[in-house]
Amino acid sequence: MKKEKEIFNQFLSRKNLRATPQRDLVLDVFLTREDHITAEQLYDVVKKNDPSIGQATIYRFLKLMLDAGLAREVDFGDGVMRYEGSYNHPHHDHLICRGCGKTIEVVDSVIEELQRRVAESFGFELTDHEMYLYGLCEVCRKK
Amino acid sequence: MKKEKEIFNQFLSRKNLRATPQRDLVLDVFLTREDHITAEQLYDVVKKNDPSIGQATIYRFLKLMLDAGLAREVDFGDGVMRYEGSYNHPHHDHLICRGCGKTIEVVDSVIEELQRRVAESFGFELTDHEMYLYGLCEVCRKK
DNA sequence: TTGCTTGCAAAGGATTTGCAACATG
DNA sequence: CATGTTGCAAATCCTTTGCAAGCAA
Repeated sequence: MKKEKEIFNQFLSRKNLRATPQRDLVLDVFLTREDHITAEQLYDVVKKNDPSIGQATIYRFLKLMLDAGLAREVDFGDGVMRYEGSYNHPHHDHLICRGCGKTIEVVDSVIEELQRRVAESFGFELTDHEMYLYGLCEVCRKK
Repeated sequence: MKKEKEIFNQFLSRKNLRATPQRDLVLDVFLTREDHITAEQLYDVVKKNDPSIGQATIYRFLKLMLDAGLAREVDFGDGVMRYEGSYNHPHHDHLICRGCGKTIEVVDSVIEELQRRVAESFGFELTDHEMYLYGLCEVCRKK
């Protein structure tokens, strides 16, 4: 069994929550995705396996995943929240093409260090950050 | 007259739009604010001067300001959009306290340069970016 | 059995839009 | 006067929540 499923089930029992076929199914679908996904996209895929599932179950599941530390929110500012798995998937930022929407995960340790320093220079202790780089990818630049 | 008002009026006539007392009033109020403001906050202040004004007018005004290049959107991820004047107010990022919500404008030219390089290393031409640094300010850290 | 879960539909909060009356250029 | 503009309320969009019925432990 996938490690994420173990962790999720441990999380459930630790919190006195229940393992249900719906949660199991949604988690399975969620884990097949490599990149971020919206609640609606997740719902659409899950529905193919279980047409009786409700959207609310998806939203509630995603909250649990955040709570369990197995997912992260990604906000591209288009009014829809996206979710990405965080198990074995360390922090990173996103590079997004304004032309086609393609996204690339990026990390730059120097930037991260400088962010901490900037925060400290104002007396802040940095807890986290969000950084979205928008641009035009190679393909879209030529259009 | 404030330079922003000139620019805004030029923008209106160039687009065949009309100068109205409502737009004038909302702009006046907007310009008194130094930092970012939500549509609702702007609405509340404007209402004190003209109780008959509608929320829609505020939202429509803000769109015009973006269009005119006189305002920018700031998204702290709490579900409400904020707006800040952009005339004589160059690009910057935000440092936000998770404790009290205080925000500080920051810029770091080295980070900016590295962002461009990261994008380029993936074949992207960087057009813009968003960076939000979250942390605990000096005061909140002691609580 | 107890209490968490589910699907449904209604409710929420922020923002947008249709419309008829009104004002600007 | 032709077109924009306004306030209002209704409509949207995404997400959350109340509830009665259904399950897991």
